Amino acid sequence: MATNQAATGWDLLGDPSRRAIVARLAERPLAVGELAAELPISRPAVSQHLKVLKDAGLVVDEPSGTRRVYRLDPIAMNALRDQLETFWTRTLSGYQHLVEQPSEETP
Amino acid sequence: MATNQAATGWDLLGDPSRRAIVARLAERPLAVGELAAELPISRPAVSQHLKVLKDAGLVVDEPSGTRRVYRLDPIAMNALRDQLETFWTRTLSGYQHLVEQPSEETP
DNA sequence: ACGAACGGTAAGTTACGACTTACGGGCCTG
DNA sequence: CAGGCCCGTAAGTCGTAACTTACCGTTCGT
Repeated sequence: MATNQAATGWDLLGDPSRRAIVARLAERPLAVGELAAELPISRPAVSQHLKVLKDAGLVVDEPSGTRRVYRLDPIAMNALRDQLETFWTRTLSGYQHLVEQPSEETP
Repeated sequence: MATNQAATGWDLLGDPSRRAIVARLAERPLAVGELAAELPISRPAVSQHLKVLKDAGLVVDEPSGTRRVYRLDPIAMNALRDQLETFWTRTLSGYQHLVEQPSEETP
């Protein structure tokens, strides 16, 4: 189980710092220190966020000398997107029939 | 400003109880007590969540006798959906070019 | 008009996540 | 091999969101 989906996706992206990290990694792979340099939080904080994302399978890391380069996992990203999309499709399909009806009861 | 977007959408739907409320309201308009009956939280808790959703403009309330019926606002829902979608389009467009490239290092 | 149903709000508690500092362990370079 | 980056983890602090109980106003029924 590479993608341990203990967190509900909303929890993963609910944190602004985590969204910022994902956004940075979307542009290009980065090392922990590089990420921390671009963000208003300390390096250990970045490490902790990366751990969460890694446990969720959203990112993969690869040692490069003394550094550790993180990059997004496209498959996991799409999976997460689908997961959140499911909520919307379910919800919107639910209230679709309510939008149609103005205020008419047709028994 | 009906739709005060102080919360980032992620904050709004980040809470499971709030998502449950939205899901219920998507099926049909409900009163506070009815919502509380279907959820594992107390009625005041539901009221507080509804206040958050109302401040965000996601729901509208209408007094009906001694009760108060809440329903989703379609426009605000679509707006919120677009807001979250923006994150994805920006992110995915960002890492699109990374997916294409195999593993090319150009020092 | 009295009482009960219904719901909003205040006050207070609690759990948890995000962040910090401190420390220790690999991995290159001189 | 000694020293310096780079990073992960432990330990601890702190803020805050999500609850609860308690109370009060409003509305309908009899």
